[in-house]
Amino acid sequence: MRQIPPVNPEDALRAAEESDRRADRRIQRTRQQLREALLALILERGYEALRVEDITERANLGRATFYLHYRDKEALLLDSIQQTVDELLAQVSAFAPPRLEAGSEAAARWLQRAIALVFEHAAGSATLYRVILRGEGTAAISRRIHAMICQAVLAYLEAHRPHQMPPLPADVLANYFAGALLALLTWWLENGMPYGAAEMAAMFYRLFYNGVGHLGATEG
Amino acid sequence: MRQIPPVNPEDALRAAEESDRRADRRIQRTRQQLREALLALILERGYEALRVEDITERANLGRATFYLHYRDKEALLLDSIQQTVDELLAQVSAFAPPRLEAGSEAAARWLQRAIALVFEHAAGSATLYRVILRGEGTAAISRRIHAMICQAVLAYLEAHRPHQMPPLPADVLANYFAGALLALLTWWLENGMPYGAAEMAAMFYRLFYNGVGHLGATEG
DNA sequence: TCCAATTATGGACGCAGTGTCTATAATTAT
DNA sequence: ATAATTATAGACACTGCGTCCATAATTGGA
Repeated sequence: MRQIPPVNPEDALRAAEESDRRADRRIQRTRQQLREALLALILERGYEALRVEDITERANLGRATFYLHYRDKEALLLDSIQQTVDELLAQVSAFAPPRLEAGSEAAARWLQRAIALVFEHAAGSATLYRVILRGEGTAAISRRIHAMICQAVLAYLEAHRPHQMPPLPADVLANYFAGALLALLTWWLENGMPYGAAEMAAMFYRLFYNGVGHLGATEG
Repeated sequence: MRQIPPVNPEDALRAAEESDRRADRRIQRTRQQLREALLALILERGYEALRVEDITERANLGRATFYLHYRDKEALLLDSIQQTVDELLAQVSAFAPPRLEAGSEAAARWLQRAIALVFEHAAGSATLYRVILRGEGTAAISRRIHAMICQAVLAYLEAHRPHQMPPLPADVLANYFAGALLALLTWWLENGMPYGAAEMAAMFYRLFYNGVGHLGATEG
């Protein structure tokens, strides 16, 4: 075998699929089948209950083949997730924040659009998002997503509010934001997405910006 | 043996410790030791890595003894958690909300105090809370906590705002609240509780009620 | 087209940890 | 003091993991 499975579970999210670009077709087929089988089975029986053999069976592969590509169940899950996360990150970072006056209406619209992007992308990969947000597999996964969002918020604050924000530590703000967003996202996906992505983004934005005490106000 | 371990993992949280009140002292000692050993070891090595034998070893008990009381690792964890959750629920529900005008200053102070209760209680059982909030063990646990908070919010809304809340479904509001609160709680515990419980409650309340756009305003 | 390289396969292996059972010892409540 | 209950150690079968091997099948490149 040419491809060594990710060694360190901590940065497996980044490591996988590196030298894969020009790889043998069999490799791509095999991994694709494994990823699909995993997601399907997780939604059917849950992650914990799955054996490696269940996955390879569903994927029509020999059990030994699995270990040519992944160290264990978790590595496969991380690989599946990484693809989706990379997708989203590309979309969001392509949507770079313009230099806008903090609190301006334009900034508000931009932020709202960025949040809508997240909801839209989640809708597109609903299965995987549900797996992630449910915390199936290592809980470390959803924690990492949470941390990623926190970091994005902190970067945003750094860029757009170089002055103070006296009554509130940035960490508190970032975690508040990330927790609330992920909770809404989870609820939305688990309940059949009863509203549009833009609607959800608008509701979240209003709650976050105006608070529950000023629900009538629409301005940003 | 006289005591049958919880059968259904779904309602094990409620089932355990029912006929325990007049039980043999050995039973109480044994379970206590098992619970303590579990929590200590989770913080040392993490939940997943623990074998039943590790736990009984730390507790100075025979491995077979474990199965006289719990079906498996998870049942023991659920038992430990249930005790703490019951404690908190008792405290909070004893702190029943008075009939206050929605949006009044008194109502604001009450709500803030109720939230502070949660933070205080978490500080008192920090070890267990960290285990819960990290999602160690079944992720179902933290999901259940989240659901409990949602339900509390919905009940509060039912009681205090029988009229409308037009631009926002109650589910959305409840999940937003629960997600944000748990995120702050988690951050607080994982970072050495750098602020007082009352401070955290105040910050959370301000964010939730006034939003990030009105950070200067202190009134509720 | 054919060849060397790579990957897929099925089966067997040792290993670790689980949950059960038994006979026996220790502790408990009354 | 005694009958009942619980704790214990050890053995047991069982499941699932991760590795290895020889062999078959597929691939990309010359």
